[in-house]
Amino acid sequence: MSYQEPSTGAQGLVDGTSERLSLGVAARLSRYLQVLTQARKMGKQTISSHELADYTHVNSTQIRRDLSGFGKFGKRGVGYNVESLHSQIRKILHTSGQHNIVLFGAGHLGQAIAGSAVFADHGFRIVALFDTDPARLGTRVGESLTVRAYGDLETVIRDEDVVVGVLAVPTEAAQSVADDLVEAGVRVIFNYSDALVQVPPEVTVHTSSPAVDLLYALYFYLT
Amino acid sequence: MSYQEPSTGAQGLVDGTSERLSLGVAARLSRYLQVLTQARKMGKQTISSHELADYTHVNSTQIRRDLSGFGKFGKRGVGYNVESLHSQIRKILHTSGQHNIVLFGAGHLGQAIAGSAVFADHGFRIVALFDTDPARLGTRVGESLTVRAYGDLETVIRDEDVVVGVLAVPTEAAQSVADDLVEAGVRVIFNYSDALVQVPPEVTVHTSSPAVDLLYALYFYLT
DNA sequence: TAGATTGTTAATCGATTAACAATC
DNA sequence: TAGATTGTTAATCGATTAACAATC
Repeated sequence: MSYQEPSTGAQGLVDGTSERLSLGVAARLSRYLQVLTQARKMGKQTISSHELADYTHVNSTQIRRDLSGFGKFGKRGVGYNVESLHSQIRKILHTSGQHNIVLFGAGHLGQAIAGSAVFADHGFRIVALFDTDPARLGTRVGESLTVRAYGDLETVIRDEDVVVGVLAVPTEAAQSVADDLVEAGVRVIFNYSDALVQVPPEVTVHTSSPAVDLLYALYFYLT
Repeated sequence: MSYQEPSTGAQGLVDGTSERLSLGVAARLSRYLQVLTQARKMGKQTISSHELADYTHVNSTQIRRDLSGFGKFGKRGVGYNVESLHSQIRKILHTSGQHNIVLFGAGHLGQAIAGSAVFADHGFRIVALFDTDPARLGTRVGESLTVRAYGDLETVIRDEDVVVGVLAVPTEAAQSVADDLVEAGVRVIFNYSDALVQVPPEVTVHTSSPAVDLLYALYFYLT
């Protein structure tokens, strides 16, 4: 695979900065990382490519191949050290740092997200939670969040250097919140509603569709 | 994305009906379907492969190629009819019918799921919502659900012909609920917790990892 | 018509797998 | 040592893409 090699062609500007990962590799590394994060919490010391394969549904040879492209992280006959593989992958994905995100919607979904460790586990810090419902303003949610007024949006995004906005709002509200986020300078939007959100080309929208995954899983059960 | 087929044993007979889709095709069709479902709700009549590409992040040529494998659904110069493409894909995915699912956990996440249209949109009917907390028993959730006692589990699964169990429980509880589901005969588990759930080979677990998707999206933003 | 968009081909790229030496 | 598991190669299969003719 080409991403393993330092580029041999004429353009090769391999000046210390690594090349961009292919989409598939980046996606798979993210999934390995998720498993490693949990394994670490469970106090697991080492993990084999076969165990990783069981949890991620990625072929074990593929996993070893992906990892060996970046170094010799494993120990033959033993497996990979959970702790060190975890930090290696974080380095590869450039996500060793903290990233600030803002969350919209303090309903059930918003509160579930705010209370979850998933984002924190991966270096995302929720710096603010917004809601348009005045009745919810000032309400305490999760460990350290208080519902804020929508009007503070631009200030928070600028002051806290926010790059990601998470939408946990009703479908009807998603587009308008997205517009405001784009306006305020956010470049990645994570959409938990099922709205089809439209944004300018420089902005990325990820729509999380649990039912789609389920549909897909079910196809293989039904056939 | 990349996903290993559950082991199928001796089944693979292509008995004149359609062949099994490849993993990639099934995954992509599911995503087209999600967009079409929304487009239909918005009253859109036709949709082009480029519009589908914008929303799904799948290459437009790929989309046309995927679809043309099953028939000539589009009209040159116009695009695809939303309504008819929607029903074609449902047919291809064998998900035109209704499927019964059970939901575990009546906390914020469980209530968010119960109140969402995502599952209903794709033909999944939540037939029961369980929780171990006695204080929540009998509580009304969403339109038509009442929190039931964990003890009713086996009866419900047998009587309602449930094939999918959805876990919206705390991480610590996930494995034990999964064990009970497997015991009761469920073959597809959808895990919203971040636990690493272990199941026998004939059972499929899908772990939904929003933060993983985000990590992945962010990689392309940061590089 | 003119512009748009599908359907399809051919070339390229990435994923998967078997196999196995190295080595813990 | 014996068993396990990584790292790696090579071959194959399937997915992806650019390009463009067909045609609405």
